[in-house]
Amino acid sequence: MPVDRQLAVLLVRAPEGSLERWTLPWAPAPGTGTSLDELAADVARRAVPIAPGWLEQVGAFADDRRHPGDVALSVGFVGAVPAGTRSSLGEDAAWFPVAELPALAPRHQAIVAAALEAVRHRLDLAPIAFRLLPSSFTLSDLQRVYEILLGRRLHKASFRRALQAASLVQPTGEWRSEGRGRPAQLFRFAPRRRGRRRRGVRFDLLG
Amino acid sequence: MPVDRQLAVLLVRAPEGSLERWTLPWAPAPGTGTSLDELAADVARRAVPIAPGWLEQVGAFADDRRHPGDVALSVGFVGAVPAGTRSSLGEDAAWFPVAELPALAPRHQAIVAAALEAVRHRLDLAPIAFRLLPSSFTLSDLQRVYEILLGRRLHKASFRRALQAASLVQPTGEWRSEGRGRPAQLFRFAPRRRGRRRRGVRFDLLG
DNA sequence: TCAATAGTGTCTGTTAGACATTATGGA
DNA sequence: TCCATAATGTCTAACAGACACTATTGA
Repeated sequence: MPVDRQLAVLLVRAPEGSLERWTLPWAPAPGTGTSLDELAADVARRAVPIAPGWLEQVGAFADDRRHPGDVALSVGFVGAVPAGTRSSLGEDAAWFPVAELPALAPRHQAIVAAALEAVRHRLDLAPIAFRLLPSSFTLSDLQRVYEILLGRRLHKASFRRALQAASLVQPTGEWRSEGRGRPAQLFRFAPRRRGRRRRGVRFDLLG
Repeated sequence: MPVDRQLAVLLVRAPEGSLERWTLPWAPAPGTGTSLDELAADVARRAVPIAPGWLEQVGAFADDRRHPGDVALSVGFVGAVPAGTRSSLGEDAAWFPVAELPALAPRHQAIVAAALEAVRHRLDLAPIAFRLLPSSFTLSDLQRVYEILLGRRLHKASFRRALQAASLVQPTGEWRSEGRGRPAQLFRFAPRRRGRRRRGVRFDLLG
C-alpha cells in the first residue's frame, strides 16, 4: 500500500531464534489439491481484513541460503491494498516503506525486488493503481499513486487527458476539501472501453 | 524459434506409458546448491547445441493433475534460439509450431501459454527478437520476427525509423539476394544507446 | 488578500502510420 | 520488359508535455 511518497510492504515478526526479526507473510505448501493462487489468497486473507484487489505471482525463488522456514523453494506473490489498510495480525505485523525495510532473508529481499518490478511492469495492464486507493479518490490521488509506482513525475493535464481517453473512471458527483485549495471531485474506478489499440513499436532495451 | 509465420516449441518424447506422447524438456530439482537459472540452463544445454541467448523464468505452476514426472510443482522457463536450430536429442525431440502442438499435460499447456505471454510482454525490454535470428539478418527478417511475436503487422518505414532511433543494429556491409527483388543489406545486433526515455502514461487495461 | 490546490484551454515538438517514389535485383 | 522486394522521403493525425489561465477553497 502507498505511504507518504512510496510503497509499503507488510511484514510479520519472525519466530524467536531467527537471524532476522521480520519476514514476508508466508505459508508452507500443503500436500496437493490447493493451487498456488488459492494458497496466496489464503496468506493474504490471514494478513489483512480485505481481499487484495490484485494478486499476482512474481516467480519462484531458490538459492543456497534457505528460506526462514527451511524450505528449498519459495513462490513469491504481490498484492495491493488501499492506503491505510490495517493488518489483522495486530502487533505481529507492520508496514514498512520499501526504502526503510529491516533486514530480510536474502530470498525475501529478492522477492520484494521482483514484486516491485512486477508492479511497475504490469501497471498499464492491471488495475493496480486503483487497488492502492479507496473506492473513491481524487484524480490527484490517482496521479500521486502512478508517480510513486513509476518513480517519476507526471504532467497533470496530460495524465488526465490519457485517463479520459481510456474511460477508466467516473465522477461520483461528490467533492472533497483537502485542507487548503479548491475541493477536488471524487471519482470511482469504472472501466468502460477496452483495448485501446497499442501504437508503435518500442525498442527500450534497458539491460 | 520462428518457423514459417509462427513460433515453434521444442518438445521431447514422453516415456512409455504416459498419457501424452510429448512433454516439455525438463529436469528434476536436485537437493540444493543449484539455482533455478542454472538448472534451466542445464536443461537447455542438453536440448540444443547452442546456449539460448535469452532464458527467463515464467513462473511456478502447480495443480491437481500432477506433472508427468509426478512432481507437485514445476518452474517454467522460456528461451530463444535462432530459426533452424537443430536439437541435439535427435529423434527424441522435435519442434512444433505453437498452433499445432500435440496433446500436452495441462500443466505444460499452461507453461507454454505463460511462456508465449512472457515473450510478447518482455519484447521491448530484452533482446528476444535478435536471439531468434542468426547473428546477421536483414531488416525484413527482423520485422517478420517482431510481427510473429506481436501478432500484428508493422509499418515498414516506421519500424525502421524506430530501430534507427534506438541504435540497436549495425550494417555488416554485406548484402543478401533472396530470390527476386533487390538484395537486402545484412545487419548485426549491436546496441549502442540505451534507455530512451519512456514517454507517456499508458492505460491499456485489457483484462 | 494571499497561498494552495483543482481543473482546462492552447500551442508546439515528436512520432506512428499512410502514401508515394526510387533502387535494384531475378524471371 | 515486368515483377518483386529494399530503402527512403514527405505528409498528416495523434499526442505528450509546456505554459498559461481560471476556479475555489482555507488561512
